[in-house]
Amino acid sequence: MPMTDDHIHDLFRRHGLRATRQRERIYAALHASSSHPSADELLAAVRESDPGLSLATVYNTLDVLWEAGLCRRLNPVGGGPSRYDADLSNHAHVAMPDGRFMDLPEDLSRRLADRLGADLVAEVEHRMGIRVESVNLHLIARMPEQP
Amino acid sequence: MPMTDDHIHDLFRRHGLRATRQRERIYAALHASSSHPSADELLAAVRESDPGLSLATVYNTLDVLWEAGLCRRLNPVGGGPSRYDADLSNHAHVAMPDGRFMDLPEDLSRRLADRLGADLVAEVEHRMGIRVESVNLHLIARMPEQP
DNA sequence: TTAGATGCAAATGTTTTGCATCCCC
DNA sequence: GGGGATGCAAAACATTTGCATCTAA
Repeated sequence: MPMTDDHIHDLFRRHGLRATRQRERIYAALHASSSHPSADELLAAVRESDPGLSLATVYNTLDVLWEAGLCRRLNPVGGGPSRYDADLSNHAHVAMPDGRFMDLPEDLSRRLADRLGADLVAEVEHRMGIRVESVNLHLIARMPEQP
Repeated sequence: MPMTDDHIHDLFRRHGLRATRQRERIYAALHASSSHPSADELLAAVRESDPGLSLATVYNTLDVLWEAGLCRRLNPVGGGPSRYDADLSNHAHVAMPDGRFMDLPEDLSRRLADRLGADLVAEVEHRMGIRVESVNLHLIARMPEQP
């Protein structure tokens, strides 16, 4: 489902965020991408239509989106920048050796989630006295052998 | 099971690593800790008996240990330094709001691993054409609400 | 009108690197 | 003895922050 500017504007307002041009374009670029872009990849993408955008604004915006629950933040495995994902569906990620991420296909993610189950998470919360915000499942892909 | 200096020395040699005093003490400190220390926490611990140790050596050593498969690297969730774990048993981690990690109790980790199963991982490998080096399961604990 | 967002530059924090010296094998 | 490891300082990155200016509400 393509997201119009109006959809994004409404989405922000529903979440109590100010809808600025920069934020809308950053979110649109993130939502249109399936490659889990980093902050500076988003900067490059948005600058094509909005050359004045600054990297600090990208970082600030991604933080705001993340805190509002509008995107996920993927923690880098072997160093490098964080990566972001506007796809909030319950899916697992594969961390590639070069630092990028791939989505696990939908049916596999669903089977993983089904097997894990809410009951075990609830038991973790009860026994450890915490609330679990999210369950991050990362499959780390192996570095190919050097020839 | 406490690890003697000789055990550590042998362990390194079996993995093709040069066994220096610094490396042995860094590994001993990591192995003795259950708090998933960061590089500079390890530096402080080892410096008590070895004041000359440098932070660069701690980082280099942790990287060597990680590449040799002798420790795990825990990717920080909300910024901050990476954390390390010499416990290689198959257990999940809980990422706390302050950036530290806790081990999931052994029985819960085992139940999680049992439910996930090797069959699904094998199917992922087959369908995506990758090798899965490890499966990282992080439960993200929620930030407590601000008053 | 005004609280909050932006852009720039500088600061911060983490990790890596260059190089002279040291020390395990 | 020699090649890899160490320690120090400086560099490289990723990210945050201070502040003057702008802008959405």
